[in-house]
Formats: sequence, C-alpha cells, structure tokens
Amino acid sequence: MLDLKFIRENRDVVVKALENRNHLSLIPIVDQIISDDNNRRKVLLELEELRAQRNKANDEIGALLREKKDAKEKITSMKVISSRVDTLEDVIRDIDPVMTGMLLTIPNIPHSSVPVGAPDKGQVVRTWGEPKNLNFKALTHIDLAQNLDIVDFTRATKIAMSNFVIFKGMGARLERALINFMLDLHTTKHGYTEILPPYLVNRKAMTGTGQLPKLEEDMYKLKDDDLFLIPTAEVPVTNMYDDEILDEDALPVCHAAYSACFRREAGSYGKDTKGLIRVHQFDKVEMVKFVKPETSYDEHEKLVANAETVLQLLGLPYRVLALSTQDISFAASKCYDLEAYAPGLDRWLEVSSCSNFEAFQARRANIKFRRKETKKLEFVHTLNGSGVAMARTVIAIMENYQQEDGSILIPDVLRPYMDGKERISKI
RNA sequence: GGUGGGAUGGCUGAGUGGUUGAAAGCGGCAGUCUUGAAAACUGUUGUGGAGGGUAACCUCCACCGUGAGUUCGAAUCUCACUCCCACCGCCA
Repeated sequence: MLDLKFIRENRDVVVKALENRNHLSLIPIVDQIISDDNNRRKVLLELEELRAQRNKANDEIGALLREKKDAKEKITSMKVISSRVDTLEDVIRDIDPVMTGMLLTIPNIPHSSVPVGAPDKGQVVRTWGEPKNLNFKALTHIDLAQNLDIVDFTRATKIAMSNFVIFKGMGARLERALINFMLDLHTTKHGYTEILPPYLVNRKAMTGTGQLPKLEEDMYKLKDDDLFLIPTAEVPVTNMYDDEILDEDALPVCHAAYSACFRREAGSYGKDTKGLIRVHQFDKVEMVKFVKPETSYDEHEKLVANAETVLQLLGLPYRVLALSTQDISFAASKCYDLEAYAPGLDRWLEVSSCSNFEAFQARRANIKFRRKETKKLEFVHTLNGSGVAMARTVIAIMENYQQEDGSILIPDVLRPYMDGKERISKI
C-alpha cells in the first residue's frame, strides 16, 4: 500500500509508475482516491470542529449536574449538534472502506533502477557457468524421471488433479536432500533463522503481503474458515510480525523457511502443462528479511547473492535477470529473477525471484521499528527471495546431471544428504 | 463438538455513564548520587489523523479486541462478530 499522503502530494510520481507498469486503467482510481481524500478532509474538518464543541459542552453539562444545577437547556442544544455529528460520521464511514479498497489495488512504485517497459526489457545482469554441452541427445526431466521411476505424474492426477506430482524413491529423497541442503546453507552460512510456518493463513495475512485482494482467484481457499493455502512462505513469515514494533538493534531480521507452496495457476491453463515446470504444489525454501530503509537495496543484493550461492554449489548454470517495470510483481519495487538452464527442455527456468518491497508490505501489515536516534516510529522495509524453488531446480539437476545411460549424477553437495550415493540409476 | 471465563497502554493490572488518554506497579529514557556500576531518589515516557508554523513546536479529533447501537455524553450499558484462555469430549 502506498502512503495516502504521498499519493496526495505526488500524483505525478504515482501516475508515472502506473504508466511504467502499463496499468493505465488504475490512473482514474488514483484520481478518485485524491478527490475522495479531499472531500473526506473537508468533512473531517467540520466534524472535528463539531466534536470539539460537543466535548466542551459535555464537560459543562457534567459540571452543572455535579453541582445539581439544571442542564436541560444545554442538553437540548447539544442534540442538534450531535445529530449533525452523526450525519458527518456517516459520510466518513461511507468513504473510508471505499478509499481503503482502492488504495489496496494500487501497486508499488518501481525503483529508479528498474528497466522501464515490457517484460522483454528485463536485463540479464550476469550469468554464471556455461550451459552444459552434452555429447548426446539430452532427455527432458519427464523422460528421465519416468525411466528412473522417481516421479509419478499419472497417479498424482488420480488422487488430486492434473499438475500435481508424486515424488518416489530417490526422487523424493532428492527433494528432501535439497530442502535440507538449502536450509542448512542459509542458517549456518548466511545468518538466517529457520522458520517452519503454518501452511494456512487468514485473509489479513494474505492482504498484508499483497496477494489479496488482487490475486484471490490464484489461491486455494478454505471457504468454511476463510483461510488460504499459502502460495509461498513469504506470507506467513512476513506477517509473523504484523502490528509489531521491531527492535532497531535486532534489524535486519532474517528468516529462512521451508514450506510447500500451493498455486491454483488459474489463467495459465495450457502453459507448461507437462512435467514439473508448473505444478499446483511445490516445495520452496524462502528467505525473508526485515531491514532498515536505508539498507534495503544493499540487503537486496545480498539476498540475491545468497540465492545464487545455492545454484553455484549445486553447479547449475544460471543467469540473473533484472525484471522490468511491467514484469515485477504488484508489491515489489525491484526484483531479480534467477533462471537456471535446463538442457533437456533447452530453456531457462525461473527458480528464484528476489524482491525488495520497501515499505509497501510493512505499511499494509503495520510492521515498524523505533529509530533510537529520532525516537520515531518508521516502517521497516521487507524483502524476500526464493532460496530456491524446488520443482524447477529438480528439473535443472536432472537435465544437467543426466548421463548417456539415463542415470543422473548427484551434485557433490547433496551426497551427504543422500547416504553418500553418487548417482540415481535404475535398479 | 460442549461448558465457562476473558480481551484496557511495551508488559502486569485497576477502572460499571460526566475533568479517564486512562490509577498503580514493572519496564524504557533522562537526571541526582557514585571512581564506575548497582541500589535509592527525581523527572519523563502511547499511537494515528486533521489544521497551523521554515522549524523546534502548538491546537484540535479519534483510539480501552472489531463493527454497529442507546445517550447531550460510553473503556463503562445493548447487540453482533472475531480472537484468546480454562475444563470436558474426540484425536495425530
């Protein structure tokens, strides 16, 4: 959520941001917010003036009654003012939820360093490693997995629906190894504290991080309880601290959380329907940071570096993309994607998304800290990034480490997590 | 699922219609004392908003779980909702 006062005083900046995001349809909403706000403040001025009168008169009535004097006349005249107060309060009461509703639909303002334009304006910031040159015909992870019997696509459909998967045998073991490897790395080497959060959260939490109200149709929802299956651990971990004031000395607060992630992927039917690319449930280790505003862009770079370390240790070639204004998410000011190369599919796969939300989420979720120097409360900046998302990383491992005989070598760093095994093969 | 109790400031906790933004204690901050610290003592200590001022700041309004209602006036009365706690039942 943007600060209302900021919108009021910086319409140009907000409009420019919407243009850069290609959300032109929201510009009239911004103007509506500004005019409603003007109207509201006008009403508020009169209302507060009347309430001041009323408070004063009430004190006098109280004093008269205490002295057992007659206050009838005063009470009668107050009835008039009170009824006017009621009327004005109704006006405010009608405007407020409408304004809040509109405010919640305005996306964050992209940082000045974000490339302006369509998704193809995103810039490759750097690449690491070389796409492997296999001297045989690379198979896709689908063929590899089926030949090795480590992922069962068809039975998952039987018990759930299409685009769910069952990991089996060494496939399940690989998944579990990756989770543990990533958590161990972030908690012991990168200074994150581990969190294992609930997978169901309430509407307030979903609104706090910005998934709601916009993306409700993308979420799995338990309508009897008004709870949602989390699309990412970002939601529970960020909202852990909603309505809290964090200790300045404790910042930055850094958490790493494994969770399953659930996405309906409504509207993406027909895209990436095969294999592990786009599934309704996948595992992910997420990194979340709460930081002082002046440090957030440095922390953002560190966050990306932490995610990159995962891919480097796994030996997966990848590239870092600075997303453009039309590609960054609703709540983000800036975002880097990490894409790992998958030789079987012959394409780059997004395995991590690292964003700086500045105060956008903190304002929604009301997460602050008190600055010792000024003794004032300020919103923290929040950041998060995948470190990294399992399913697609598994694709990259299978396809990059495949051997001509159809087996898959296990990356060195994972072997301690897999009984020291060197490869996944038939038998 | 059943029954009861509760929700007040950073925390504990008082307060049942009129100087209550809210007692008291703890904590925090500043000071006195001390070589330093502790103790003791003194002072201070909520948030959001509107308006005014270059600013330090000033004035006003709102906020005692949330929302509505009664009233000239609500932390206090009424209703609805949410959440929490305890016990019982069920259960990984």
